[in-house]
Amino acid sequence: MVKTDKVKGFQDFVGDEALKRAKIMKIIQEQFELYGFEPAETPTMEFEEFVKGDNPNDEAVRDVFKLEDRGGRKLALRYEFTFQLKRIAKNQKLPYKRFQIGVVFRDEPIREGRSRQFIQCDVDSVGSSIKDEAEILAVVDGIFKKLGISVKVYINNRKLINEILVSENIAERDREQVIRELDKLDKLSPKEVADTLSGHKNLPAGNLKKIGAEKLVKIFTGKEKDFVKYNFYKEIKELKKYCKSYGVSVEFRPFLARGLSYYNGSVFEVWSKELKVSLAGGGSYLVDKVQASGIAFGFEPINLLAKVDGDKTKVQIISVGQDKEAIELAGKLRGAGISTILLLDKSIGKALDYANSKGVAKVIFVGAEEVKKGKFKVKDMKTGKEEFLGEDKILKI
RNA sequence: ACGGUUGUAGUUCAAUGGUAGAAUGUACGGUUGUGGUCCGUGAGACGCGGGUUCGAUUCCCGCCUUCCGUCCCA
Repeated sequence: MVKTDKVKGFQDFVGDEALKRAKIMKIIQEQFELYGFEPAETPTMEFEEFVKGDNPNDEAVRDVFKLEDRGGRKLALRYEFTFQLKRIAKNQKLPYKRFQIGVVFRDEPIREGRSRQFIQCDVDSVGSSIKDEAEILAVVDGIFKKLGISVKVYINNRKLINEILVSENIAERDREQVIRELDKLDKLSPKEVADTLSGHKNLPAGNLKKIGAEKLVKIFTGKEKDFVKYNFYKEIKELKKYCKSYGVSVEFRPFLARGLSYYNGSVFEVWSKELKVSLAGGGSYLVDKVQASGIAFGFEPINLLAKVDGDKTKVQIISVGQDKEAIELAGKLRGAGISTILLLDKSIGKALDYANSKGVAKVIFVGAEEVKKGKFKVKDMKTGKEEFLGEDKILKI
């Protein structure tokens, strides 16, 4: 027997589950298009070097899924979409607003809501300003609203963080690690973070004494009004102002950093109020020296939280020995945009059973009686009611 | 990646050192113009490889897979 096992961390989706997923993807895609973002498709496989990017020392690079082809080329599966923007954003009229929904791969440990192949949704604007960032937050906030997921949108700014670190005399080579630790304030207590920071093994300059660490943590967990004195708070102010115009409520979270080192301005994170996890994250960064901003969200946690049902087929036609007429009627319904299942070979009992299992709302009988009358018997599968309807009425089902 | 854990029909579960039962789903029939009820019949499984044994689905080892932790996370 041929082995049909799944590879670790890969899954099949069928039936109702697949319908729900397709529906969610449709909602997301339509929302992106409403805001004028255009779709893009890129290869799932790239050269390993390209996938790893400019920061090959980044710890996360070890999660890249590696492959080799017959020509001995070192390849890897994409683990996100942003790095491919470098290629596709060339020669595009700015701002280049694109979205992408597709599978990405990470060779990492799996756990609930996390596999090695998963769908990610990315929306980016290349050639952007803070005003565009507000629009990106609006498009994403709208998606969560449409999916019935209640979220909290947090914002911060990397320039502001940096300004504070400079004013606190944190050596440049220590800043990245310090930022990474501060980012953990969403899960750890201020004391835990301060303890980790003082005497951290990854701080080359090592000048962060206990007092300094505690002071730093205190600053970053402070009230918003205490940040007004910093120059780059103005960017927070502007982003908030435009978010308000777009009708998006955001909250300033000074220690929010997002792990990625390439962010150079605003950073954002969307939190699930229900699960207390990050659902989406993004910020502003450079694509070949052009300012860009974007946000990405994983499909799987959203699928867990979304309160939507997949679209069922609306109508099922049963041919009772009148295949030609049944096919014609199905053609008309489909032409009118009504999704239709056509069953030519099943007995009526089996066909109704089939309609039940597929959740079809209405069943239309096409038999000798109907053909003679020029009207078709339409059965409502919920109520069991039947009535004869002409074609014009049927097309308005 | 590490530590533990799991693996029997599509799915959920049994039993057993002498090659396996059910429920549900599925196919067909009772019911070639009426379903979500019932009845009957059929198909359908011991993750893979090695070892111990007269004989292994059962015991042992390795791999794979499952789930839970830890590390890491763009």
